[in-house]
Amino acid sequence: MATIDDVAKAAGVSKGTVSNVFSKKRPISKEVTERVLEVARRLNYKPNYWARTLAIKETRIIGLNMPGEKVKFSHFHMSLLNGVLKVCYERGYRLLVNTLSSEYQNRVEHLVSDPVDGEILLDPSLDDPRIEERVNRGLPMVVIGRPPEGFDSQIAFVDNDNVKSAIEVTEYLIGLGHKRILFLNAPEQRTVAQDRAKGYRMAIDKAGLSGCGSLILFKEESLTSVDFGYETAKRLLSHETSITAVITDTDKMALGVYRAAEELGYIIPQDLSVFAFSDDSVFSPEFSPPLSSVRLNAEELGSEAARLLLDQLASKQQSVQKVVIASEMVLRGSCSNTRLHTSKEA
Amino acid sequence: MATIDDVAKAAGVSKGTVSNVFSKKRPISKEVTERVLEVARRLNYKPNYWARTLAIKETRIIGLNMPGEKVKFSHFHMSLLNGVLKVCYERGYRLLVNTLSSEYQNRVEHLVSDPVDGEILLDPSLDDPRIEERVNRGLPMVVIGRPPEGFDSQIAFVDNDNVKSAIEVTEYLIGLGHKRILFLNAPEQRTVAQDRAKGYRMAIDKAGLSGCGSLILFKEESLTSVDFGYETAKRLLSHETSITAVITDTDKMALGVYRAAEELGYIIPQDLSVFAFSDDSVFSPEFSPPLSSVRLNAEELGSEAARLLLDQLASKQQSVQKVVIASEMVLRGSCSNTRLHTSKEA
DNA sequence: CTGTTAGCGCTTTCAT
DNA sequence: ATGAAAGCGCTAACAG
Repeated sequence: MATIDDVAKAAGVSKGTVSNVFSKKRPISKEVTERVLEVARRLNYKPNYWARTLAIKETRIIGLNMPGEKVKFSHFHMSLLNGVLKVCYERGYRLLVNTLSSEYQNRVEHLVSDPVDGEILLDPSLDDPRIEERVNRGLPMVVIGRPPEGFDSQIAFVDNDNVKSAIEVTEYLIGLGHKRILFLNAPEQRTVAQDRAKGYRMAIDKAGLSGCGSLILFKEESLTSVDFGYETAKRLLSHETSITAVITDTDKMALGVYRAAEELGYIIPQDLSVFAFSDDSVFSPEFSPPLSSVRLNAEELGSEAARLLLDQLASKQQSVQKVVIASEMVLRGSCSNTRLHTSKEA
Repeated sequence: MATIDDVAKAAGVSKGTVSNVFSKKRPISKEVTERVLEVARRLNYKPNYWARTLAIKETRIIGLNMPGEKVKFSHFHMSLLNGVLKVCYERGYRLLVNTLSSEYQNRVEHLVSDPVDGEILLDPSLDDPRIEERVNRGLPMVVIGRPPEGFDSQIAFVDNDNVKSAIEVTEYLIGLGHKRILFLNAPEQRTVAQDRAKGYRMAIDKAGLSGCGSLILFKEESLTSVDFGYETAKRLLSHETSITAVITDTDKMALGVYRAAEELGYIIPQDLSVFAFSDDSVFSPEFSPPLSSVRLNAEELGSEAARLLLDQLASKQQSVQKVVIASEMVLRGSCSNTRLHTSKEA
């Protein structure tokens, strides 16, 4: 591939001039511009991205980072990604999906700085090593979800109001007459799990149902969501017949619950009501009845995060803005009033 | 951020030594290694990605390129992306989602070489400018879908057997007694549209149904898939009562057909059978009855493409391998035998 | 408006 | 096993 020197020589100008023909950072006479462009075309020359990056210290690439071993996008992530890409597209940035196995991240021979101007971090957890690391490096960053305490006032993030949302869902079920509601939550370390647990407990307490016991189980990383939903539901529902409703973190988990319910001979929603956070809908053909869930507006989460990050990069100063994206319950028919419950003995 | 010089100075060694401590390209004594690493840690040093790239001419980043203005991932793309990412993860590559608006791609001041070692191209069309451009540049590349004639023997690609798949779907509907089958196809320029049209016509001809007329309409870029499905179905079905089945390119298109059918008072599948390529399922909650479709195994398309590309990069030679990914029909209940059709006059 | 020169931070010979 | 120095291809500051 031709270099700037080749072009400069062939066009009979200096490389500085060629550089400026392409960057337009300072005016070049029309004739010279044309001559250079002509030569460049003939030589099939394009400025080398890496060399330029090294010189100007800007990549115009932002990163999207998911924690740990996770390399699997759900429908939620996809919508989010679309939101991020839309903004990148408008502002001339590219998106680097940053999923390197820990082997490639930690071994000395692979250790390098990230090739991005800034990053969007997904799925923050209490005590998230990624955040501190980036704060130390001073890398511009926006978190999607609530950062752990202590950081939440230091860095920008965009999130749903998960506490409120959990209150609403729980109160909805309580309003339907449910007294013992199982909550299959996200992994305990994730801040979103904390927030939803908090909202759930608030609603339970407010309704004076704490006597019945609040019943939260956190997903373990070792199980898939479907398996966790299935196994937990099967185990608990066969013992605790007082449980008439279950809230799940994702629709995949709910799918597991559906399966368990079917095997136990429970009809949804007559015998068991199910409500999910994260309106994923990938498994939808398998859901009968359709699953009621919370729409998190993932695309907006993504586009707002990207906007925040690119604004930060443009203004060259860290912002600590916090953006809350509205979420709403979508009722689809997987929940019913307890008065309608068929007797399990019948 | 500390540079290699800072570390070298602080550790009392040359930068070449520091470089080799990190790259492990030649042996460094244990004591020096440790001293350097210690200093590096203290200074929070990490090799600069772009400086290294400039020197070794390798980014360990591959690109994913979608044509034109498209910046919207469907569920199909998401699965595909997961396949690509899985392989990237295993082999220590990162993925750059390459969606720059044409403004940022073509204007002189933004014209630069791509910051990737190779690229995966999505949705090839007849006469696709992207392909020729990359062939000229000698950029390693794998296409997902069939490249236009002339290139299909020059570059590696992975694809479903869309001709065969279209034959199967059409024959399935013919077997159910349908004689006049509408095919709402992808945009005409896309090679996948050509292949499916071919298969459809072959099945129609073979069944001696050409007299009834093969009925293919190609999506126009200006309309969304849903709108195209809705408007076309509404227009054609209200005139041509002989049409008893429609094949659509995507489930979004099928959704439009469902809506049109509902407005026209047609019951699916009694009055109208619908079959879709591309088992997207995003809209599934809205499909009643569940949509029969072809599962394309997008994840496998993605992982195979990535594997092909990374093998090419590893062996430093272009390959022209062609990989066919199996696809299968998934029957869900949106099609029925014509004998069951209710009379529209009834 | 254009040329010259000194970096950007790393890798890689070539010595020793 | 380590050091010294010459690039990699581009930008930017300084001249003119």
